Amino acid sequence: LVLSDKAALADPHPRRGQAAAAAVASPASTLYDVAREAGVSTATVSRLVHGHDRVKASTRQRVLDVIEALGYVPDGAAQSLSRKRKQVVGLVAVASRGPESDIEQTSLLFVEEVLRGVESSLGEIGWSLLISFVQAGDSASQRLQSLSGKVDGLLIAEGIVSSHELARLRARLPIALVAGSPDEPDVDVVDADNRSGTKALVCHLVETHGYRRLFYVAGPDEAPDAIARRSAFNEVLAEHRGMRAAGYYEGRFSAFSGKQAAQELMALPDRDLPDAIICANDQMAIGAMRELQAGGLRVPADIAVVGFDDIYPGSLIAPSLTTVRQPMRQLGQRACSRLLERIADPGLPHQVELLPTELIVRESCGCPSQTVPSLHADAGAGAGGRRMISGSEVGS
Amino acid sequence: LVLSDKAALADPHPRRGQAAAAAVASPASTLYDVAREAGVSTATVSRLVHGHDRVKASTRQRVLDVIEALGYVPDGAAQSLSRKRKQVVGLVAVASRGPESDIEQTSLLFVEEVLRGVESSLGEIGWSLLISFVQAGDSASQRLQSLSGKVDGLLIAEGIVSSHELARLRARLPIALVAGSPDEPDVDVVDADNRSGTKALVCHLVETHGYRRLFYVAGPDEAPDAIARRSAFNEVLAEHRGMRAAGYYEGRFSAFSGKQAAQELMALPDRDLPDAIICANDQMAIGAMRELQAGGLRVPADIAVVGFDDIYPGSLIAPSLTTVRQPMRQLGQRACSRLLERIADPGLPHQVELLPTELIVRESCGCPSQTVPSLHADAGAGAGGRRMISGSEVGS
DNA sequence: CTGTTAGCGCCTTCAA
DNA sequence: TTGAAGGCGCTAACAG
Repeated sequence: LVLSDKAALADPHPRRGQAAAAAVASPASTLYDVAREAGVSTATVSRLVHGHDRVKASTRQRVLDVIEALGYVPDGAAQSLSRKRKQVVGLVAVASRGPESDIEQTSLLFVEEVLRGVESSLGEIGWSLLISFVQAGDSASQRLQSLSGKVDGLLIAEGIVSSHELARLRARLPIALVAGSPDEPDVDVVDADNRSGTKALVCHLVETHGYRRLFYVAGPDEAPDAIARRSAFNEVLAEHRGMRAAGYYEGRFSAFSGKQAAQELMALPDRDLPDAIICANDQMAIGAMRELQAGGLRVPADIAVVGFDDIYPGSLIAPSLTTVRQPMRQLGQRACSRLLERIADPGLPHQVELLPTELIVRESCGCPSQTVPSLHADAGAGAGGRRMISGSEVGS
Repeated sequence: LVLSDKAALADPHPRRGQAAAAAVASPASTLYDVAREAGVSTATVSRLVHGHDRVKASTRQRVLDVIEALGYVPDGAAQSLSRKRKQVVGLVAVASRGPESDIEQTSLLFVEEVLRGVESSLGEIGWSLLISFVQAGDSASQRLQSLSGKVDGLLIAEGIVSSHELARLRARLPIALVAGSPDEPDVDVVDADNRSGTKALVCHLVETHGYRRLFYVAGPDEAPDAIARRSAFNEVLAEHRGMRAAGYYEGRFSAFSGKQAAQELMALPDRDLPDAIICANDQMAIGAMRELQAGGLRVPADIAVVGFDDIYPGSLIAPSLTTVRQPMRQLGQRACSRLLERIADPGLPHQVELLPTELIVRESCGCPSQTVPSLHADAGAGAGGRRMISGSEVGS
């Protein structure tokens, strides 16, 4: 196949004259270039590019050759404009919840996993993912607006966007919340069943181990899951006669917070320690555990510590961390498909969907250590630990 | 401000007639809508939206009000098409290097950090990040092509794209490699200085600890950094008279690989153990260390183990892991600004830029344990450990 | 089966 | 300071 010099050819399409004249460093070729070289109309090329069948075989091959030779790839912006669909969804996630967690790479795992889930769902249908990290503080209204102009729908993680801002966005495009507040009106929400998870965990401490004095290290108030977990904790307490919390500490989901909580605890007058510390996430549990150990306490002999999330380091430390796993990847996938459904049909009723969590019993709660933790390639609870699914539900 | 009913108005712009007629569920408003409501031309609105000064104050306010009332946000696709610039860059990263690492959430940290670096650089100038994960195996040619039509430039991480594919892409748009092969022609490459890092680490083992029998657990051959690290290891050996490797194992950067390496080692006839195991990344080091311990060996007393990357769990396990840190976030930032420079001026000469790494000395190499590891909010080496910067360089 | 032709929504000279 | 109008590259009727 011999291609004529683009710039030297008479341009049959007047609108292309300018571009052809400016042919330096071969600007990416367009549909017109292909059509011209192949001697067909742009419509034909367009059809071919999209695998349309009704094309004569001879024509087809010729056009395909030209496309290959020119290295033609359709321009996404033009496609979006023409189709009135960008085939892109945006994901808004937390950059960090405060200065201290800046250096705690682990906090990123939640978002990272959700991200993977979303991307894989999107990839299957040829859509793309635009991502934007927002500081827990700023309103970031600017960036969100501009983002909203580049996507067909928005996934928002961990309630990082204010209700007010959410309302504005909702008016422009479909939105789904991942681990966001289930109370937010007029948006879809997909979340882990924090309540069941927490209850399973706390019940284990109370019923299996007989712990009575429970100290709770909560997450920040802005985080919807922090709230859900805390209130579930209180529920369990209320359900067991005569039990009350040994105390609360409000952390920021960082290991540093956990450390502070532990310090505060150990500074109590007569070191009147609780039986167990329940942390709203693993990060804090790890921070607390290390601090307790540094202070000479034995975990779980002197005091038990448990977390939530089941992050990887939790299975590595000694004692290994008892926790609750949430299906992060799946959260991303479910939220994504919900969003896609809504993009396809904006009239759909809004839903809140809770995915089941799983109690991961390891050593830090006081249970005997398991058989040698495996690093096998099987899916599941990762390094050792008993697994128990807690309930899920789909509601209104 | 009172807005007239869009659908009921006579439409002054003939091309909009159709859309106005179909006015159900208020389709997002356009520049025309704003212009019409404000009684000005679209040019004026466009200028205003972009903060253009030369606009009469009275007009300005009126238009701004309409924009607010209509909730107008410019359509990204149309902007891109018109400006011939999408203000989006793509990031291509590994989904996983094989089935086993699927469940090892930690492997994600490298990409995750790079991602953050890139996104923050981009955010500052109002650009967006499109991300795509690719399986280590597939060519993913399809997805890459389509991606390339949606962005102004591409960042490719960890040499996940073949040289061949790279050549095709390079012809269409600017490309920068993050932790890619420094030998790749005609692309910018930003990488950690794996060579200096490895050498600093191995020299520490040899010179400080006097270890002579070193076993190396390498990463997969497709990974450029795995190659760089392994050859740096060999260099050090060559530089010390009479030293030779006690053996090699080629892993896949997963903890499971590390475990297998350790098993193989322990299965040797007379358990003729090396003095130290150098792993090409922390994941494998952790896997190996746990397996050795499970086999009754003491680390580092019986055998030292070191890694590379400085992932979070490495500072948590016992003994804490001696390793080399690479500035992942910075890698992302540097690669990003390089790419942006090239997008602005495609004529720029290509460069390879190596960022300095840092030796993090902890316990697993045999050094005495540090003072109580801190969880303080300071930047730097994280939980405990001495820090030493190894060289950097900018070449070709 | 293939070509023609309006737009998609915005930006950007060029005039006024 | 403002308006008019021609693209940007592609898609999708609608004809032929």
